[in-house]
Amino acid sequence: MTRASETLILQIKQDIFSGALRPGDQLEESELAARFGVSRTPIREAIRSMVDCGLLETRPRKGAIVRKLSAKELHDLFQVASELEGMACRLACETLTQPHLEAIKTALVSCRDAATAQDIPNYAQANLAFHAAIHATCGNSWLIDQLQQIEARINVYRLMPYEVVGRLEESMREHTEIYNAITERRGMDANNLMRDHMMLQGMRLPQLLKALED
Amino acid sequence: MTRASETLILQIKQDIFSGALRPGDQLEESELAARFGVSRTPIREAIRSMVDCGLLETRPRKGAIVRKLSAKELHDLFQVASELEGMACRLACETLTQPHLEAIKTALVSCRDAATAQDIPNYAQANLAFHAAIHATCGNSWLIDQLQQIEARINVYRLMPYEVVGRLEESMREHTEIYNAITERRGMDANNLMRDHMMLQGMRLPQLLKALED
DNA sequence: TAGACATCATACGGATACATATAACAATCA
DNA sequence: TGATTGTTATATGTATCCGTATGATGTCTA
Repeated sequence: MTRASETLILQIKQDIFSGALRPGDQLEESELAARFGVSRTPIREAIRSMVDCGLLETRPRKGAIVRKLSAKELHDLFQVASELEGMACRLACETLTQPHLEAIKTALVSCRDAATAQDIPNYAQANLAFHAAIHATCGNSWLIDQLQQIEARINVYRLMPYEVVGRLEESMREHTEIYNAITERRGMDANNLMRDHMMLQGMRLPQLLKALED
Repeated sequence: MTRASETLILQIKQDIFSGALRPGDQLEESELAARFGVSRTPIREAIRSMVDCGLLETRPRKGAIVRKLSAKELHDLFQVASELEGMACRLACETLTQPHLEAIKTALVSCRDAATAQDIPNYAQANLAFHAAIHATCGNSWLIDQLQQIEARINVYRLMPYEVVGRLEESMREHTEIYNAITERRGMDANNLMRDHMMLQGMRLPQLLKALED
């Protein structure tokens, strides 16, 4: 038998990523306990865990709320994400194998298909897959963990960042350049291209924040 | 009134960093509860939190142990730490102010004093202060958080990494180079110098691991 | 004597019970 | 009428209790 709190974490994260729970929303332990049919104990374990992940925050005697990032904090987060994504590309150039390359190319093709179809939700998903394929190649499991954690925190705010006109094609071109750099094992080029690519996304964050205030 | 688990986390971390608890050691909830004069509930909160930080690990029904990193995992950790430390230096070059510079210089002087005195414990402490002074300068609070978390995890294994003959002076020279690069705001140089400096430390890890097996 | 199975002790995961701080609301006084 | 203080409701923080899985010990059999 597995721990109940593990399941609860997934459920609550789902609520956050889907937008059912939004930054600033309160989480009541008793209510969650009733909803999921468990006692408060595993609920508290789950909340504690998500606090440590940075997804929630608590004030003593005031309970947990979905963490709300300021523009500055979101910028800082993106900056670190950009650095680590770039690092993953650089390392990937060293540990690249044929199967890895195939996986990255497959993801890139999915991106292209979604881009030509102007299918934003599919592009977002293919985009994640493209990045994930590179992560899987880099060979540093701690780096992969970090990237996943950061991704989870950014995902809260990643509601349609591609809606900016033309950004989709631009993003696609950058992906292709990154892919080429990795294929040719130009580590530092891949590093810098990916970092710039990510920071461009990060620059859209004021719009993201504004979108949350509706 | 503050949460009891917060205090407990600090206490237990202290035990880990001081070496009283070593990688692989078991933590018994009842025993800890008795020792700290609280019930198992806050103990469990503290353990859960430290699991999420990566300091402990748990197996269902088997309790928590101090996490033991493999050579590969420790290498991966150092690699990410090196990247982020380098990043902090690069950013510090952009946000540098006079007070920051003074603080870094003060820490550097402490390092030099300890180095000339061949005082290893003091050098270790001054070394941490040097890095911390740079962190404080970089302006990215999320990056600072990450570096502190990683430092905590590395600290478990950082028992006398300077005992290698000559490494102390070598480390000192590298610090000086980094300091000069920051002073002259050569961001990329500072970045790369710090990254190499950190990775050199990381290369000692096989010795560290061996030192733990006594 | 060695191995396998059964019994039992122990400690974790979860449920429930209790204490207390916070905040909202109301009542009284200036 | 407004502000301050007292009361109360509610939810968090902690303690305790229970079920059960795990691993150890002991016995029985081949």
